[in-house]
Amino acid sequence: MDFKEARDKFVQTWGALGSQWGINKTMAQIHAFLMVSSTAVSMEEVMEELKISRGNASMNLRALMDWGIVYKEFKAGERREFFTAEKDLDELAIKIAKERSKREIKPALKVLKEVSSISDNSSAEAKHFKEQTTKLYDFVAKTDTMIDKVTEYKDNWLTKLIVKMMK
Amino acid sequence: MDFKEARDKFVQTWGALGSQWGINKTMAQIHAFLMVSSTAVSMEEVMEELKISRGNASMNLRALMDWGIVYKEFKAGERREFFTAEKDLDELAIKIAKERSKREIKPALKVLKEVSSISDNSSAEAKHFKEQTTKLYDFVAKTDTMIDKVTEYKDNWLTKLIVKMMK
DNA sequence: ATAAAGTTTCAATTATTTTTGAAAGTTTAA
DNA sequence: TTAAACTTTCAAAAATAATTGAAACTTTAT
Repeated sequence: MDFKEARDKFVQTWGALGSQWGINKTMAQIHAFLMVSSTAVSMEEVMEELKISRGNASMNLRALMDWGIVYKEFKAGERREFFTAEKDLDELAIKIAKERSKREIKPALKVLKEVSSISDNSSAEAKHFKEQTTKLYDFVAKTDTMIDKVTEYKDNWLTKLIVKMMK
Repeated sequence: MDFKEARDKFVQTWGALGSQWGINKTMAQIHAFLMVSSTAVSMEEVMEELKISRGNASMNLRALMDWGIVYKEFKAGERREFFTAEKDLDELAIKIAKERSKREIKPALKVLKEVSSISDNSSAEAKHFKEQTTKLYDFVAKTDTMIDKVTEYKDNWLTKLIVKMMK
């Protein structure tokens, strides 16, 4: 397997993995491609390598920038824009975690709080519902807080936590 | 908001959240519905409450059982099958984590190992590719191992410490 | 001010995923 | 056995999501 085959395989695999996690295939593929590129890459090149349209490239590059994991770069004497991916994996994980928390977990928590606060207490079903959704709220909130803490202390989050614990 | 409205809202929200994480909407909805049901529920009832077809109910209940988070229950003197969801949230999280690791992360690791092992060293691009995919392999493997440990020893001192810390 | 080089937008198309429904299959009771 | 009660399967249809491509827009150089 030569370099280009390997790169293609990596890009395809990353794309498929993205799909399974609710990230569109092209977005994941572009990210994969930029991750393993040693230099900043133009939109033109992304389109060519991934065999996608200009519109698709533009929209997904924008989405990746909104997530904060791809950056625009400007080259002296060049009109075109170039793109690079966040290559520090800890930083990448943190940004993804924070973004998903903001976009998906926080709104879900809001609903959980809302539905667990109904006053209906008339039936056993209703009581069980309140109990279960309250537990779920607590669990999700706890997990979300943990993500916050871990991403805050990124490098040695565990060590810092333990040290803090001992004081 | 009365109980049925609240339940419906919860089911809808959970379904939408599932979609965003690569789990099909109906599967997430059925799971949500079973989670907040205080008694085991027949396929008939699932179909009715969620307004879905028999085939859809059957396939998604099977999928949930394959994930190990929904169980069949038999009632004395009843021909029909009844279903309940795993209600212990720690147990639920562990099962989901293990299943996703097995289905998605492990295969991805295999590919990462493969593509990072190419012998091509001729270009700077190829060298960078090997370096970056090797880092990625290490990172994903590390994360996956951590999930294994946390889920395996869920009640040991370290986890307890961290959990305590998070409160 | 104009044109060239480039980027963005979005309605229409295409691809993918989910859902249906009816036929086939299974299990149990009589 | 037979048939009633129930479940599973899967090809076709429907719903959803991603992608294209061309027009509109923006920026820069002359």
